[in-house]
Amino acid sequence: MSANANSPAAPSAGRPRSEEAHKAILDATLELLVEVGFSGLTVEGVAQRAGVGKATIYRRWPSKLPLVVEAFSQLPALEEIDSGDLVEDLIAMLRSYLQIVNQTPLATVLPSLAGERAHNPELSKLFDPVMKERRQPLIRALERAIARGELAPGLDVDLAADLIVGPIAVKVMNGIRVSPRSVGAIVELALRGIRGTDGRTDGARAPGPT
Amino acid sequence: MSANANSPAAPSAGRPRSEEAHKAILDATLELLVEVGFSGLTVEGVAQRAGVGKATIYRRWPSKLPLVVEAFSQLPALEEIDSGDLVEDLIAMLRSYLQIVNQTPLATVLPSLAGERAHNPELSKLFDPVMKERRQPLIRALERAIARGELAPGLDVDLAADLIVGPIAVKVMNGIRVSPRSVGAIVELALRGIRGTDGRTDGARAPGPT
Amino acid sequence: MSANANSPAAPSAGRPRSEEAHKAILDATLELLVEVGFSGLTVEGVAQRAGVGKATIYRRWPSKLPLVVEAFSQLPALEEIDSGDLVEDLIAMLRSYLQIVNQTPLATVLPSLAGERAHNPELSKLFDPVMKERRQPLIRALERAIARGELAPGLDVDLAADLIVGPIAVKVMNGIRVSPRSVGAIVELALRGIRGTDGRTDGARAPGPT
Amino acid sequence: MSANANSPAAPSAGRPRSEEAHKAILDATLELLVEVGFSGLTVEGVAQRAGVGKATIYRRWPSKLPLVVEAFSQLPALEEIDSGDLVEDLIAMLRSYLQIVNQTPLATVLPSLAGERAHNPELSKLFDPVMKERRQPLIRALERAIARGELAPGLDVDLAADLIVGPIAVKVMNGIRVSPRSVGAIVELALRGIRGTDGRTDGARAPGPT
DNA sequence: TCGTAAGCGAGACGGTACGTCGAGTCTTGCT
DNA sequence: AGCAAGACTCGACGTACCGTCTCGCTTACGA
Repeated sequence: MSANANSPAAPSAGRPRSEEAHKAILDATLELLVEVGFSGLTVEGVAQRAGVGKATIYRRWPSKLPLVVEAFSQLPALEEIDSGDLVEDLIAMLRSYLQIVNQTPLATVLPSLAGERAHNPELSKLFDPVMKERRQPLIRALERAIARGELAPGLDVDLAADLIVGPIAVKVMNGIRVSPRSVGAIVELALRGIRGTDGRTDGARAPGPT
Repeated sequence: MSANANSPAAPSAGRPRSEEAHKAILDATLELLVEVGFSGLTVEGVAQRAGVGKATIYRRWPSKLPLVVEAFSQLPALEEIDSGDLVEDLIAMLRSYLQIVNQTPLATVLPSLAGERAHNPELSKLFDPVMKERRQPLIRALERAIARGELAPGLDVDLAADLIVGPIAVKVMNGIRVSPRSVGAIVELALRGIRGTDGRTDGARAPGPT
Repeated sequence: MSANANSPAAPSAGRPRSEEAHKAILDATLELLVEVGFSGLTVEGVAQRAGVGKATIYRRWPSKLPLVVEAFSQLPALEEIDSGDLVEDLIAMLRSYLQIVNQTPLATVLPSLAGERAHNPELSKLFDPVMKERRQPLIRALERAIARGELAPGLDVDLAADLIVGPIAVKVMNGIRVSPRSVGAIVELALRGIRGTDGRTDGARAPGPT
Repeated sequence: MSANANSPAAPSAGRPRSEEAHKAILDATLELLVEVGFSGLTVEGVAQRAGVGKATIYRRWPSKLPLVVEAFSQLPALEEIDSGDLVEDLIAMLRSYLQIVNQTPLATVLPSLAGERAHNPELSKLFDPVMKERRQPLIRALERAIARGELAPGLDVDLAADLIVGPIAVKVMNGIRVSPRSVGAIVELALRGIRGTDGRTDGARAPGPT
């Protein structure tokens, strides 16, 4: 087939799928996630709220999980910020992110999906890339810092990201509201650990593999 | 005193509840959590597996959530270890804990329950104390270190605990298996952040509380 | 065995069964039959109403059917009346009986039990003798009339009884209230049929048996 | 008129209800009535036998009673017979009817429904018209006889019908098989009562209303 | 007089059916 | 074709009773 991947363009017969319906469904999904939570969410409810037939939903998503994943992936992620200074970047990114977390179903949906992952390989396949993508701004900020010499070249950026994000994630998961103002202390602590002693980057002794 | 404060309750009429059934239910619940996950768990399935009537379950737990919480809280938590050295304590505790995590439904159940918390205040009431209790060994290890002078007296132990546990939790939630051998690096990094700049215990310059 | 079949009297050890409980159970059964009907009657409900444990009921009756049969058989039946005149006997008996029917759950219970009979041989064994006994006053009144020469000697009394009782039974079953005043007409018609053509007792031309 | 009065209703959106399922449900209901009786009949069993979901049953009938009524009302009733002679009509009708009674769950179901009537007004509303309709052939035969002069014009046809049907009904209810050959005697007796003395129609002195 | 066997109210036990709800599929007529 | 609507089969929900089984107790008999 000559068809380009970007424009499958299936000129297709019949009536084209309604973009309107698509959006209405995703919106309704997010609304309901906020209102009734993940386990209380029903496809029937989504269809009703979106003013759409159930079949229209199943035509697009094979089950409610991918639907929720797609709705979820519409939520704002970490905002890419590049001020030239790592600490500033991190603090700004996490502050704006926390505001989002505190206002959207993110904190609710994420653990549910994570819990489902283990027993649902298909979900895992959809969900993992989304999660990976979401932390990229953080990863890139760390990589810029390495490039600038602020951090040691051999640094395990993934571990570093976890060290920064971990405390916040744990608190959020446990239902402890995290004030945006407290990110300063967290970032400071995490960076101190990452940087190694007294600010000298000491990649050689950086933590080993996963 | 003839009436003991601990069991003032009615010695109660009627047949007493069966301890045997109670245990069978919790065991079946854990087994099924491993096999089908939280959302795939049905009360009907638990009853069948436990060889018990559904009513016997509902007589004890109002819904599947508190049931899962109780089953969950039976899982081993952090083992209390006191070697006299903080690093050794932490590494030993986390290593043994990770082995448990990798062998039980812990990693599956926890996020599901956490996700439900937000929309279910009753669950929250049951679940939060359980979670709090579970990290106590970690908290106590930190407090012992403070008492020994290994850590600064003004340290925010909760934040410190999150810094240690966070990276592991994040990885587990994302389905990344964490090898027990990698805890050394994590603890090292976290402690470096907690201790202050150069590994010297220097509470005076330790970060302030949240 | 010396033991008499009628009073095996099991001298019995242990506490004797409570007559009080027995009566309370039967009373509660009748009350509930009136209130919720046969199919709505539950043993649990009877136990509660009677202030009795379920086991106390099952110790006496193997299931709710025999219980209902016994409660039912406590209801007043046809009153034995012997005025010396057949018509008078029948009218008086049926009138008093209809008053009972209109005031007790008889009209409700009887069809339910009858319906159960077909698929429940045990019930049948208990119920049939009760039903047979209940029509005896009617049968005896007819037999007295034969003895007096009022009716033909060869008369099929069972059929005759059905002819008299039938119309009333059918109306009651269909929920049509039968006024005691209308029994005169029914008896008159039935007897006219039974007696033969012209009201003269003429057994010779009476219809043969089934 | 474009909109027919009989089906003015919405041609309705959505998938229409399946006639196939409807029939399968009614058939299964009758089968099970024969096998396990009315009180042994469960909606679950009907659904299974009919190869249908329970919801499909509850979508059509609010409970098992109306379902049974509808199934019941499908059973053959009295066959309309008009030979020009009352006795012949009655005998033929009752004979054919008895054959049906002896071969279908009629004798079982009817008393159960009748017993339920008293405590269930909704059932009563459904059931009474059905019962009324079922005796119409008998009523009409009597009315034809009146028109022909065979019976007195003032005759209470309802009472007459009860007089004919009553004895049979009572026997059937009591589990006594009624042979089709015995209807001759019953009809003869009943008619003799109805006709009044020696065959002369004597409407003037016919029994009064209920 | 005292033990012991049975009865007692209470209520938990393993089950089965209830009537409801949602999942995911299928079938209408309309666009 | 896609669409909204809504019926379809299936299976879990949480409840109510079934008939059985402990409990701790009361009651009356017979040793």
